[in-house]
Amino acid sequence: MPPRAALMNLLTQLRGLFEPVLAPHAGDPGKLADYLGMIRPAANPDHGDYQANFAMPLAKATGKKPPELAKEVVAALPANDLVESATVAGPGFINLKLKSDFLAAAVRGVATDPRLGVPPADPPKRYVIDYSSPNVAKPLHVGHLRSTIIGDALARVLRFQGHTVVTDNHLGDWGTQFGMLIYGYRNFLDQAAYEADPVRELARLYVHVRNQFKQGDDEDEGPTDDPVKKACQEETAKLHAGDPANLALWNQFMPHCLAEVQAIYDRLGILPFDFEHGESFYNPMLQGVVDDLIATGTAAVSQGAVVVPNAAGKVPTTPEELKKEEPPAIVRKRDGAFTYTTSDLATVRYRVEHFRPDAMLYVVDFRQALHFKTFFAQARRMGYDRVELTHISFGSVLGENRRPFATRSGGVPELGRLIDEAVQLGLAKYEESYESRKASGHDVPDLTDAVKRDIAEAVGVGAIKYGDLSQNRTSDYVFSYDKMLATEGNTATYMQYAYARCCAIFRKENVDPARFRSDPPAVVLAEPAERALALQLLRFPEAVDAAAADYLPHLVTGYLWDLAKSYSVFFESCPVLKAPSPELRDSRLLLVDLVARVIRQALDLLGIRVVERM
RNA sequence: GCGCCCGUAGCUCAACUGGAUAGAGCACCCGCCUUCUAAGCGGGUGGUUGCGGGUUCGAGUCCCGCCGGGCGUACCA
Repeated sequence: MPPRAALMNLLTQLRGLFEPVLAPHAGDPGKLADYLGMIRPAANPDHGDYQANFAMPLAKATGKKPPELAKEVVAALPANDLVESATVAGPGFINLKLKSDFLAAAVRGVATDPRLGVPPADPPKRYVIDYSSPNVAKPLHVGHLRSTIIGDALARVLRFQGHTVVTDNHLGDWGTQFGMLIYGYRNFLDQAAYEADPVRELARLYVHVRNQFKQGDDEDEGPTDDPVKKACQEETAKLHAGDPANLALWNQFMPHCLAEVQAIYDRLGILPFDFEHGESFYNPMLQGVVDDLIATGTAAVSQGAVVVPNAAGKVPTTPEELKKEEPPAIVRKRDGAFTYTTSDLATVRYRVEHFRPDAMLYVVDFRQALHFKTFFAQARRMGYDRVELTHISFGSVLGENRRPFATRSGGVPELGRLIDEAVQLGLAKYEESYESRKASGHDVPDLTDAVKRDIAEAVGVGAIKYGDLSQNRTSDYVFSYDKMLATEGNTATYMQYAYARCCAIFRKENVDPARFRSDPPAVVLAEPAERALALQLLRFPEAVDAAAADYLPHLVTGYLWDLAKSYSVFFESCPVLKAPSPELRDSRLLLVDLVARVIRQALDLLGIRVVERM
């Protein structure tokens, strides 16, 4: 058994060390937690490994001088085997350097831990995550990318922490798009093509019908003078009214539509959803939701529609109010149809009853912020006020021209094509790199075409996902193959390459890594690069915690970048197989194995594959 | 009109939510392959954090006002 301490993250341990010393100064426990929170990784490595910034505010609260208080606290720290030095600097910063022996022992402990030092969540919570949510009647496009991969990454991170996560894909399976498919099927079907490849033919029909719409018109509901669009809306209305023929077609189409979406999910490495309860699933419940809202007096009739109040609890009616106030949310339109607010309210009720979650996360782009604000407020009014409701908002994917990403012809790029392109470029990169490395006499593995294609797939798909996940999700980002497929910098390729270099060491002399996990040798941290790498390895739990706490996957990529850089430095300066002594060789092999495991695990949290050779 | 978000190096982005001298990558310049993959490593140039006030020991971060941009503003989702 590794020492218990090794399974806690470094920050937690440091805070634990300061807690008893700080408690008498801090006053109430809430403040204490704030002050402990001011212990953090050093911003500048010259200042040590960690730094504590609580002395300034604490001194202010107690009327002391910050440096003196800092010195007092340092002097009162209990004896421990963790901190090498704690020095007071500047206006009262405490710079902390950890003992190398401690780091070495901790790394050795982590080596035996399948969780790589990440403590199980305590207590574990139940999450429902709603993401991807495509219209299944048409091909996935770039607009679905972020929700899908951010949601998938969050599900992976929270599950890895030990939480229970229910993933639910709120499919758009009941909208106008199905009227379009039905209309297309009735009027433009190529029967032979449909029998041969129904998915492809349905996709063709969708595009074909879409192209019949007048220029500039969209698929939205609402009055139209476009005859084709009108016909599609009528087919949709018949479907919703329960028309047997249309319903039969819908049932016939659905498996094919789902298969098409699933093919993309498979390629992107998206975990299977626990549920795919789409609009059609909630449709029967909508009337009941509205009835209840009316019965309880929460809903009001306004301008012929049934509405619920805005987040401020008001239903603006006069022109002045309408100008200033946020609008109410419509739960039943004048024409009797329900809206996505109705559906979302039904969904909350269903999920609370069936899953009993502590939190529900909606991974949806930022433009729907107002909808979620209004809808969450209403859900709380309905008594769902003990469940965390969070809109995991994200920015737009832009083209190189900083406008919403589009194809040259102006259309919305299909996801499948984007992946194809990235994979093809990934393959070209590989060939290029292979040639240049070979020309310089490097020991590049010769690979079969099948293996190369596999590498290209991992690199290409990884590039798209990492390129996205490495951005702060709240900001827009520019979709650029050049940037995401770069071999330098904070990219998937760099991480995958670092992983492959780890594998190469073990492969070279056919070393079995099992021993480093079950019966780890002593770890020696003599070189600066070894120490820095060990510290980085031990920070993995911090990164996972931080990413989960604010639902920010880019904190995992930031960590990976630091780790992989540390490894590259180590790789350059510390021979492993030809280490100066057998002890050092063993120690370094352990480090390399652990680096490989952490990189693989961290990439897995992002849903990105590794390959053994590149 | 009102509301939300954004503005950081030539470009693309960080900055652990108020901490020390604002960091990376690309691009540009210089250097490193008879030792495990050079898709690598080291060094250098580059900043009035849109502008102006304020809050305080300390502001890219918080507050106010401008300028510029994106998005949203009841019957699409």
